[in-house]
Amino acid sequence: MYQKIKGTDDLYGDQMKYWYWIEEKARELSTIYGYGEIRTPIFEETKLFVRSVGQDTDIVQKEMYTFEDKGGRSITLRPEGTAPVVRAFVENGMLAQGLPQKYFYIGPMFRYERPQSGRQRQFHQFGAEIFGSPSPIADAELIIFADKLLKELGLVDYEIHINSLGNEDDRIKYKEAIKEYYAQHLESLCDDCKIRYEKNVLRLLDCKIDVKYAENAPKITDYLGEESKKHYEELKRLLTSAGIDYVEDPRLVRGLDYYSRTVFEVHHHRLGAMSAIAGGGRYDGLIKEIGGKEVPALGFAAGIERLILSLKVENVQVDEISKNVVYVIYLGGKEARDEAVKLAELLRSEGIPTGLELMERSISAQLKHASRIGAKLCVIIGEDELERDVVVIKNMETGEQVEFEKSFVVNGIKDMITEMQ
RNA sequence: GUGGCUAUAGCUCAGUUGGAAGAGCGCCUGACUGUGGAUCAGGGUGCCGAGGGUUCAAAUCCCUCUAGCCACCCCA
Repeated sequence: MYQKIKGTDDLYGDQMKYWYWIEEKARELSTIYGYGEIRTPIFEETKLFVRSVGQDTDIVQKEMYTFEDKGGRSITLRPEGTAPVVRAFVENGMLAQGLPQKYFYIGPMFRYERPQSGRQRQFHQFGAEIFGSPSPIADAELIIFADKLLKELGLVDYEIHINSLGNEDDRIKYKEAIKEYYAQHLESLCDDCKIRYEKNVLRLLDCKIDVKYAENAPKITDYLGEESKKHYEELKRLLTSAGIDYVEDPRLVRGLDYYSRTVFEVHHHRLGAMSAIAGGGRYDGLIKEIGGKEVPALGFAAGIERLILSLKVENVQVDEISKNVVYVIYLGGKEARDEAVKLAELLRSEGIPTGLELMERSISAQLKHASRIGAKLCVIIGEDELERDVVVIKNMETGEQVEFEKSFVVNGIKDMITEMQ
């Protein structure tokens, strides 16, 4: 028996309504906020991610799906959406279209990790990027958009964390301060933290073991230069004025290297270990890093699987996908069958989701099936009806049956559907 | 990459000290040759995750692998 690849999922049946719910809301809201869709390939040259996400990040160090193609090129299945969008922006000379530019994407991402609740090797993200604006009003609009999306989906039990990482100079000074502070505790740190001390000092801050040291550690916000500080203060003012609830989290650092100034993460309160449902920030240096002009930019991504987990844990009722509102049943000979095919087509051309019996079962079995798939109405065509030029319509909720003349069937069914809603 | 738990029917699961593969639900058929849901009767639908070992005998014990769940690292 073949098995799907570890950490991947087959999506079908009752699951799909959640995907439709999120994808439709996300597309709709993106359009309202002025984002255009962008679709990039799901794989890229490996170097793109190494360069943008950062050589020393966990994503590059251990989570990339990298392989060599037949031409000997190193290919990587995209672990995140921003780098490809930035690549497209630069490669296609999109800057020429003027600024700002806003794009959204929806699609699969890949990270080679051990699966657990809320974490898979193939997962899906909705993301949004803004190119061109250095202003905190762009940061504010982006966070407002993320919050709006979550609210539109029906979620309430989440918290928006924000922080500022300053510019590059600010971070260098801050890293020194952190290093100095942790140097005095070095011996008593956990093993992981000893590694972090050498490789990625910012990560020391969100260690779950050495929390006591992190609490008294220097705060990045005390090391921000004038410009970064003003930017951060203005962002907070804009968010407050827009009525967005947020929490300042001076220990929020994020796992990708390209962030500068604003970073944010949205956490759901009831998801278990993997509680981040969205995250993002400003990446003013990235476009230049990838070979473009110096264009400030920012963006965020939300994990669709985690949004679905959140919807379920909050018991949000999402729209059902309507299919098989009507089921066409026939019995007897060829004439009834021909009539059934014609009628099903007629109803479908009127936009009514209609199922047709394909198994040639007994009427009893057909009705049972219709009931099982949630049909609201059944059309019954037999010899009797053919002779009298009528069809029988059975209301599956009440069990009532009515007869319609053939010429009136479509309108009759439409009326009944309207009444039932 | 590390650790814990787990893998028997489509689903949820039982299966004793190693001794003839089971239940509930679902599904199919019929009672009702033209009426679903309720009831009754019948039907087991299975490579007991895969491979190897121990044994007269393995779903059961041992080893390896694969996958799932949960957690760590880290993230969506």
